[in-house]
Amino acid sequence: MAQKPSIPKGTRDFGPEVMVKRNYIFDTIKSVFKLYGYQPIETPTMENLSTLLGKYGDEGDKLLFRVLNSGNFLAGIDQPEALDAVRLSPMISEKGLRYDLTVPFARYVVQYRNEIVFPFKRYQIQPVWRADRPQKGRYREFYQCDADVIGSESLLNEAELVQLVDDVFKRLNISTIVKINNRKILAGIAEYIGHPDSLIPITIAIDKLDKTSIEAVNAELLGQGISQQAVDLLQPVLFMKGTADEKFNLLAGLLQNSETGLKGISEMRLLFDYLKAMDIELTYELDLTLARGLNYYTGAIFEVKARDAQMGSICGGGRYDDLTGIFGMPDVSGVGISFGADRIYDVMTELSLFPETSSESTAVLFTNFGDREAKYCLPMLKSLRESGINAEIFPEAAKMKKQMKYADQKHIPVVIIVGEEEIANNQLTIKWMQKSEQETIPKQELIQHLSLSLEN
RNA sequence: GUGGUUGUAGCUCAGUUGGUUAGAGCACUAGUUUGUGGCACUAGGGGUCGCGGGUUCAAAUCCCGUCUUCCACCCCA
Repeated sequence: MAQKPSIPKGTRDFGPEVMVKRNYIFDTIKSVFKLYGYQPIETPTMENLSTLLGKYGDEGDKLLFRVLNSGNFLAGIDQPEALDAVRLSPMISEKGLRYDLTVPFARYVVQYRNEIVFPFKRYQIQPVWRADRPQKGRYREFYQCDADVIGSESLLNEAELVQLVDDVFKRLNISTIVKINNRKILAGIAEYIGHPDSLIPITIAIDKLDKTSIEAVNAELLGQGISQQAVDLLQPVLFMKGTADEKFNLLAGLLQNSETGLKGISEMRLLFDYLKAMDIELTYELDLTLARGLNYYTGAIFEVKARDAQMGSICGGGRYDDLTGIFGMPDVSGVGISFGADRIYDVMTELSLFPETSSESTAVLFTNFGDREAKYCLPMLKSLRESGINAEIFPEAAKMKKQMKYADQKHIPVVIIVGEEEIANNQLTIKWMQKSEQETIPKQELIQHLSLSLEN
């Protein structure tokens, strides 16, 4: 064979069986989004780099896929070989693949601000790209399923998103835990320990607490220039025990001099009150070690993990107060959640949670013994399809064995066999593949015969 | 970006201290069976051993580079 074709690192092809399962996830999420009043939008695969750069932190900028300019992209550049990659890149590339769906959404909102009715609830299900090294649960191309409310500061939105998460994972039958925290509380803690400017390094360090030891986290903090005294102050906060209310009370005492921190506490108290009233079924908890990497979050932050599978977060989100401000539209607050469809797929595969039956496969196959027989079948094929039964006819007058094998491998449960004899008697033979039984019936009885049996 | 790991038929993998013509199972095609799938038997097709270079009389096997796979770190869905 010649050179084997291949696909880029970290990307995947999806065959029919996988797509049926993936669609089950997408359809479930989409139906819940609609149920909560979110409306669909799509944005382009490519954005201008000016839209994307600087929104995800330094690390995020490194992970952006950049698109080379079209045409002679070196035109007008003197001695390009003398420039390093950092200098050259902006000269030859002005577009990039989208890194998430939130930033393009913020851009969209600013651009169409006069046409949008606020608060705007939108959902968006599209692939995103990150030039990461692939590993377990990590791909370079993956789908995010986002729901965001923009133009409303109410904590009711946060509460509703948690309820939505509850709804989605209940339908997918995944047992999850939702961790909730608030960037304002984290900011308050940073103030409390005397390092208000080190919020990001502090949160990144303590976010690792569930993966590594407290010693390692403390070592990282000291390495980031946090004083020993501050690290000592941080310890009781990290290991705060009790119910959410008890934690809030303790925090309120510690953060009494931080206006931001107190604001965060009161936000969280209200959110937890709402959640109580909503009768959420899944487990949710205040987790002060939850940080989340994206820099644009300013209030509540969420992360969802599957309880029975070893996998990073399968869903995450939070509130961002000024994402549109970067694009020239200040003071518009939004909050959103993003489901990682590919990780959800991996979790469901690991736990065997996919339902066995699917509405996306063929239920009935007509065999084909020649033109005359095929023409006899075509009206029946049409009426089956009109009744909503997935049906197909084998397109060639191939050997019986081949057609049966086709049905077998496609897991088609019913095969209709029509030959000279059936045509002469205005009949058809219906074969049930699983039971390996067959019967010959008048052809006009096909549909009722099928619907009776398919129900059982 | 750092460290490790993997690559042989469509798929899963054997292949000895370098040594004839690189194998197996599954899958595929045809037949045993001209109107019956799964099971069995028979026969057949299919490989520049990831790619490039080096060592050697001789390389799937040893060395270097590169791409890819998977895993960990960084970071994240």
